[in-house]
Amino acid sequence: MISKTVENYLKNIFLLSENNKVVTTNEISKKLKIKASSASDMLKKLKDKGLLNYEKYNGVSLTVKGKKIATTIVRKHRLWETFLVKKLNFKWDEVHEVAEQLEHIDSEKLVSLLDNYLGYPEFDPHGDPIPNTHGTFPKTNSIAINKLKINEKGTVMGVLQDNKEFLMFLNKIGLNIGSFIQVKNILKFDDSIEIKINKKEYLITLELARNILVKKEEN
Amino acid sequence: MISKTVENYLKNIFLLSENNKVVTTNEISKKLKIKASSASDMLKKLKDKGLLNYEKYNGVSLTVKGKKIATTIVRKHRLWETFLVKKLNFKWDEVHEVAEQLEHIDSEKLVSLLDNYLGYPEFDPHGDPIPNTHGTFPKTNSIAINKLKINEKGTVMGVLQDNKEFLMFLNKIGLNIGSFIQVKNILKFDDSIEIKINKKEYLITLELARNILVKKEEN
DNA sequence: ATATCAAATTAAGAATCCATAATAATATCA
DNA sequence: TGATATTATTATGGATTCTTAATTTGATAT
Repeated sequence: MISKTVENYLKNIFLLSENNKVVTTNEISKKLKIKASSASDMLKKLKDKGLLNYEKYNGVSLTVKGKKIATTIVRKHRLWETFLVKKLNFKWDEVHEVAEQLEHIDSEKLVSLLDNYLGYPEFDPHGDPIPNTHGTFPKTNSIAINKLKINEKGTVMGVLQDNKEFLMFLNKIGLNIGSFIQVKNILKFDDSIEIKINKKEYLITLELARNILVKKEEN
Repeated sequence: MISKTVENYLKNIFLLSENNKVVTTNEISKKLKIKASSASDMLKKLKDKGLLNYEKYNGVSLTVKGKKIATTIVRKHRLWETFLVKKLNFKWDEVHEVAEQLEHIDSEKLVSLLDNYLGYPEFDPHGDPIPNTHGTFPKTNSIAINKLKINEKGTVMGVLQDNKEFLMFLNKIGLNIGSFIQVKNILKFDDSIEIKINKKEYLITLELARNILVKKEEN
């Protein structure tokens, strides 16, 4: 039986490794809010279990086996978030902590009945894609706001972060899934970006922009 | 923060202490499927935390504080079982293991929204009463089958056990919530009981009978 | 009352996962 | 390139919760 702790390591390594890039011990320890030494310790064990590729000082990447487990945790997390928002009327920026717990419930039957109950959703309330039983993610053509050029427009499709502060800020400036936005300016000074939402303009940091996905308007 | 393990000790001590009777170390270790020595160890710690009354060799009972925690776990367990059966279409004898996990999810908001979503049910799919937010159980006038005299009749209101084998046996003999039963005979030889369900007669053990609740037919 | 048996407790230690502190490897930059 | 900063690793140990084995307590029956 695989522990909740191991599941969390795998899930977070998966989330940190966009484009299959190698993930460092430090990144992991920050994400999991533990010391790097603890992470180092665990990485060795996970390697021994065949869950990740790891050579000392060179960071890690998931094996097929590790990625499979990580994907099911992500799937469960996002299905539960969808349930919490769609069925129980949680707000989208309130669900993360609870889903962090629910994602570790171990029952294939539960997950598949839940998926069915929700109508096999492809995206969670944050716009993040939900992998299916086989671990396959739905296709998207979204890009992060910081990839847009000045004057380009798009529709907000999702976010890459579950962080509460982040989500509350988006709420505050009226930026939701489906919002229509336009990049008005990009400040070289600090890489921040001016965007227009509902006729109002806001300045957001690169860090924020990197975490908001839009479907670019073709024209 | 209170651990899942502690929650399980408290819940099971609560379930073992009908009529506030004292619970023994052995009973606890059997219920939790651990060695008596482990239980003994833990009981000392729970006493120190003010969760139960415990004098060596004299068994335990929950303090008010311990009972409060136990009740919220029972509440969560039964609400989740109700959800699984009513919303996700689990069978009533399939929900126990999953509910054992779900009961430890820590979020008051989740529990109260779930309760609301289910329409504030008073009984779970096994007929067990669900305590409200304040820990109060709904009133019932049910009694166990072994308390009935020969020829007395009743309607099955619930069971006192979540054990899978037990529930599957009940299913097999067609005994469900709402079934109408009559005690035909009580064998002094081994305390077993002959009951009639749907025109058929079955012999059940005292142990079984003790765990099936009926509302006695007044006549 | 004492022998005997069952129940409960204690002591020692294993597994898991975290931390602190010391050390080693790698990266950076003048 | 060599000094220094950053990042990663190892060694050691603590908390939690379990086990086994030895011991103590309590209950029962003659």
